[in-house]
Amino acid sequence: MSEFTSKTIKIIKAIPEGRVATYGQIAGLAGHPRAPRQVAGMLKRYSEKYNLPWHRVISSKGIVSIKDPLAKLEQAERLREEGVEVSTSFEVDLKRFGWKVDRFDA
DNA sequence: AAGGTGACTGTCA
DNA sequence: CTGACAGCCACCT
Repeated sequence: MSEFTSKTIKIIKAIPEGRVATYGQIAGLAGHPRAPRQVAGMLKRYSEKYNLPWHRVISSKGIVSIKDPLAKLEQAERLREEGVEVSTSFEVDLKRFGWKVDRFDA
């Protein structure tokens, strides 16, 4: 597994409860600011294997942008359970619930 | 091994 | 505000 992959996994696991991070943000912290799509792809493939809090990752627009409608619902529900406000249109206020981190300390 | 793909993103109209 | 476009790049087939 590439360093990018392992780093990304660590970072995702480091997302605090009640907070959300964006794909681009994670990619950036992992050292590949231009690979948010890989982050997304990874969640899909490794979220279960590595027990990742995939539900805490959303798009930079602050909306849940997962393809699978069912998982989308689940994600919104999980977030609400952590205290994150998710609107009926799956919007999250990044100003308030965004994960603030300047750089990731591995 | 070569090519396709996506849970993205910033920019422009 | 919405929508279209084009980079982007690791992973899968």
